[in-house]
Amino acid sequence: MVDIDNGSGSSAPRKRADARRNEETLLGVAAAAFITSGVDVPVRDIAAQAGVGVGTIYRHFPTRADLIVAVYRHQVEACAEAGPALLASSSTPHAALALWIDLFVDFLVTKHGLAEALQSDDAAFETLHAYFLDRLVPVCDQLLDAAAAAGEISPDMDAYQLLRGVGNLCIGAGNNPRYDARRMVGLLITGLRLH
Amino acid sequence: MVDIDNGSGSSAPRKRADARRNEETLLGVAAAAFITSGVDVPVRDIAAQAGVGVGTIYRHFPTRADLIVAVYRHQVEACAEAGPALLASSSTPHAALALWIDLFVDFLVTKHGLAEALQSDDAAFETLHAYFLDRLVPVCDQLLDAAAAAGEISPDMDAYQLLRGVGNLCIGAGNNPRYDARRMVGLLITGLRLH
DNA sequence: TCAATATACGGAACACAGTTCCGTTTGCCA
DNA sequence: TGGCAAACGGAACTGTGTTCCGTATATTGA
Repeated sequence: MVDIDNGSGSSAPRKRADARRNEETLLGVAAAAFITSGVDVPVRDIAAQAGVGVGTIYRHFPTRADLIVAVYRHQVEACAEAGPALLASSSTPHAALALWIDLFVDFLVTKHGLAEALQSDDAAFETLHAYFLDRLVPVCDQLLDAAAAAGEISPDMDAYQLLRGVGNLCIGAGNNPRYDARRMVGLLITGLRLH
Repeated sequence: MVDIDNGSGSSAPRKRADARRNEETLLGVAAAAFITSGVDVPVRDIAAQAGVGVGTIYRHFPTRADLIVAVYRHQVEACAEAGPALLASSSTPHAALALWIDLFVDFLVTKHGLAEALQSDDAAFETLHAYFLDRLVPVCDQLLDAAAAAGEISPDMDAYQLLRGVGNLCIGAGNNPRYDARRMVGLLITGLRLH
C-alpha cells in the first residue's frame, strides 16, 4: 500500500519522473505541515503548499494514514530497532522496557495529533494503526517476555494492550503544560513491576 | 450556560410550555442516541428522532457539550458525591482513591465516545471539559491529599493530571475486546503507591 | 525528431456534518 | 380574542474529505 522506493531499482514498472518528484515534494511539505499544524492538517493545505492539486495527493497516498506512515516510517523503524539494543545494554529487562517506552513516548508527544490518530477508530487510520502495531508489538513483546522471565513483571501483560495504553496516555500531551504524559507513562510502567 | 430547570420555580422569566417539552424530549432522545451511536451522533439524527428542526437543538443546547453535560449531569454528580463517602468507609485513603477511580472509569467506558470528547481540544467541547473538571478535580484532590497525608502516595501528584491520564486510558475502551481500560488504570493507580 | 500512448495532473464537483439565520408558527397574557 | 414575544423548522452556508474526468506531459519506439 505504501511504496516509496522506485527511484531506480525494484520490479514495478517504474514511475514517471514528475510523479516521483511530486511524491518527494509531498513528503517534505507534509512533514513540515504536520509539525506546524498537526497530522490533521487539511489535505488542501498540503496540496496548496506543494503546488499540486488534491488529486495528486490522493493518487500517491490513498489515505491520510498512508501519508503519515510514509512521513514517520524512518523514526518508527529506528524505535523498533532500538528495542533489542536496549535489552542488550540495560542492567535489567524492566529497565530496558522503561527506556524503550520512553523512546516511544518521546516520539509520540512531539507529533501533534499523532497519538489521537493512532487510537482513532476511524477507518481512514486503519493503515496507520496496522503499521505501528505490526512494527512495534513484536518488539514490545520481546521486552515484556524478558522482563517476565526475569521475574520483574507479571507474565500476563499483553504487548498490544500496553502500547495502546501508552499511546492513549500521550494524547493531548504537547499542547497542555499541565499534563505530563511522560510522568503518567512512568507510573504505568512502575505499576507493572512486581513489588 | 446549561440551565435545565425552569419547570416551575426559579427567577428567569419562565419558558414556554412547548419549549420545556422539547427540551425534555431532546434530553431523552439524545440519551438514547448516545447509547446506540455514541456522543458523536450527528445533530441532524437527534433532531429527526425528536421530530424537531436542528435549530431547536441549538437553541436549547448551544454546543454539543451542553447537551452531553445535561444528559450525564446526574451521573457525574453521583460520582462526585461518592468521593467523600468512600473516603469515610474505606480501610485506607489509597483504597478509597482506587475505588473512586473505578467508579469514574466505569462511567466513562460505558459512554461510547465520551472519553474521546473529554480529551478533545476542539473548542466545542470546552464546556464539557470545564464541567467535568470543576466537579471532579476537587473530589480527586481531596482523595489524593488524604492518601498523601497517610504516606501512601507521593504528595506531588496533581488531581487534574491524574484525571486526565485516567480519562485518556479510557479512550477506545468499550469497542475493543483486546484493550482493558480498567486494568490499565489499575496499573496507573498501583504505580502511584509508594513501594 | 516526432507521433502515439500510457501515465499523471489539476481542480471542479460531490458528500457530509456543524452551524447560522430568518420567515413562519404558536403559546401566553391582557 | 387579538397582539406579540418566544420558539420553531429547515434552507443555506461553511469547512473538509473524497471522487472523477478532461487535460497535459513524460516516455518510448519508429
